[in-house]
Amino acid sequence: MVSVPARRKRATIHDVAVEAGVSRGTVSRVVNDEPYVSASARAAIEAAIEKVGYVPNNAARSLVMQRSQAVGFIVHEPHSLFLEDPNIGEILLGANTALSDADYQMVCLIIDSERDTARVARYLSGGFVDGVIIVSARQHDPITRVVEKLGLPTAFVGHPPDLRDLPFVGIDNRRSARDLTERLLATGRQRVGMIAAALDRDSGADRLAGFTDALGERFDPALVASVPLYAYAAGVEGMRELLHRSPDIDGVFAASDAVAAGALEALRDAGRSVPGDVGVVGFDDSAWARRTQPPLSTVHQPASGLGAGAAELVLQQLRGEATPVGGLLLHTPIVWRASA
Amino acid sequence: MVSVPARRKRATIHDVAVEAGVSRGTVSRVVNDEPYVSASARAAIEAAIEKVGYVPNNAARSLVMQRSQAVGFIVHEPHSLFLEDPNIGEILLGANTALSDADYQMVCLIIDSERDTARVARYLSGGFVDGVIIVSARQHDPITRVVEKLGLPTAFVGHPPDLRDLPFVGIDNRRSARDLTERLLATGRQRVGMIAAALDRDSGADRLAGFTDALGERFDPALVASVPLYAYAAGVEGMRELLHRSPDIDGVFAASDAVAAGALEALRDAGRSVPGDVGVVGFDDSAWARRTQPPLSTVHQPASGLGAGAAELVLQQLRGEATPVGGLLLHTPIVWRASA
DNA sequence: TTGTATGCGTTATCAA
DNA sequence: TTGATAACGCATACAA
Repeated sequence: MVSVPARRKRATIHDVAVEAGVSRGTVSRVVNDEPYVSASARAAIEAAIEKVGYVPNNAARSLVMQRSQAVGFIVHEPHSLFLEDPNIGEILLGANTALSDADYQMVCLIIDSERDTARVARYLSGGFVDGVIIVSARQHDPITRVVEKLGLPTAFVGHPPDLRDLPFVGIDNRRSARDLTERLLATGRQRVGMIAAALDRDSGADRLAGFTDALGERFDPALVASVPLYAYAAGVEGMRELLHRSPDIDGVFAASDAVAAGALEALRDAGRSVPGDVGVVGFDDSAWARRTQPPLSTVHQPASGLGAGAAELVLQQLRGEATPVGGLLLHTPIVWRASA
Repeated sequence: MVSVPARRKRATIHDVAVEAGVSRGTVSRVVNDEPYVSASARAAIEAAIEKVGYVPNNAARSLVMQRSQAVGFIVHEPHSLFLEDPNIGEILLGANTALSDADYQMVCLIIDSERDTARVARYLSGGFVDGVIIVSARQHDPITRVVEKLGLPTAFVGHPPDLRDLPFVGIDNRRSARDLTERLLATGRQRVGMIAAALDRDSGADRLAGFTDALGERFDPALVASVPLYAYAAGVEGMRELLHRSPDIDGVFAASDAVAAGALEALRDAGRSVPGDVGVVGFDDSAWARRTQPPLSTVHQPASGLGAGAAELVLQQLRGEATPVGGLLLHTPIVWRASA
């Protein structure tokens, strides 16, 4: 038993016009809620629209209007993002809400291969979107180059590493890390280390810089373990290494909550109590932070604010307004819980 | 210091044609890799394309071709999905890979409000996509009705509750739940309960049905706690209730891994050991399953296979092939770990 | 092998 | 208030 889908051909403005006995122009005015159309004409046209089942053709509309009323949201490295980054969902939702309020359709495009890169580049170039939001851009990114050459209104979430003068919204990782570390030091810890992660990324490097800022003279490179990813497993490993190198460690700044959760496991395995023997702090205030035992002290990422801010930056350009060069830095409050 | 983006107007085929000294038709042939174009003309045109910076206009192309080479991926209830459902990311990636291989652009659309619903419906109606994948459809969903009326090639991930004869790909929740429960019973547990979740959804109701199937005569309604969501916090609460009602409980089927993780916490708080005092099993084989202590016995969801399967169903229709009525049920192996 | 002409479904500019 | 008519940028059948 099989079924072949019925693809009836779609009614056009022309069909509505003949059905209602008016011209195409008048139908168009009704469809777009424009003034200067008589009540009788409007009624007839609305009935005709209903009768023939007319729905406007966006392709035709955007061809003549030269805009699509859509904004792209590009997600790179989906593996690490979707499966690790606890914030991507909220960033998406924040951006969607802001765009939706301005009556723009957000279309999310995933780049997961070379082929995707090329296809998405074509998609963006082809006029299917009026602007674009890019998360986690990499250096020398082809997509970044495309939107730049096209002059497409763009906003980045996080610094685009090689393009400082494009609009972006982010947080001050360095400053946040410094403040958090200082807070940890203020609890009286003597040997404070860090599990640094993703040092090839801006955020990772900045968090380490903030940590060293806070420690100043007391900074000891032996107390820094570096792991490749913001991941739970990486946190386990990093903490083990730290414990091995400096058994007297009594404080740890983990580069993310996921990393901190892993560190907690390693500490538990090693028989250390938290926060008794060791104080632990994370970063992100993601779902992890409230689920660990004890819950994590951390710094809050305004994830949905990042999405909304990026959307706003794009909308500004779409409205033809000037946008501040450089970036928008959002506030990141410290959330102090029981892990330190 | 502000910057106003430079929006240079885009070159068209016409511009390329005059630059290369040929006709528009020939340029079009080159752009689309068609035969019957001389090497000299091709060379001149390619040079001209480069020089004027031509990129094809998708809106115009899809207007004349009557297709966009794009497939929509609709995400409903993003709050519970993105923030709770550990599978959505993999489903997305699986679908994207399959569509990408067929040279289709996947565009992911989020529905987070009434307004979104209307806008997405317009977007789909307007010819911006040739087909659509829908996850977690709800009863009497406006979007479902729209694609149905449009005759747009569609596939659902999970049953569309009220439309059994539309193509979908899913898993057999009932059978999987039954098999898992039987496996749990086989370990010798005497008082086996369930934390049922999301009973208003197909998956939730089916998992409960499978549980009762397995218990048969031994089913005791007092051993079933119902919670609204597939969430960690719900698991904590559900387990507490179960312990309160039946302190002699020695086995629990939690409706999802997140729920099971919550249950584990409640059991720990109550001083019960797992799997010593109580055997616990989950559902999904999500990231939770490997992170809990002890790791969860559970049933594996072929998440990326679900996405790929749905994409394939849409592609079949796009190719004009007949599609099997009803659904595609994927295999769900049991993964036995240490929690039971 | 190449050029020309027509149409895809809209919006927008005029006259009427 | 309405109706013609010209774009919008491209693909394509047909003519050359």
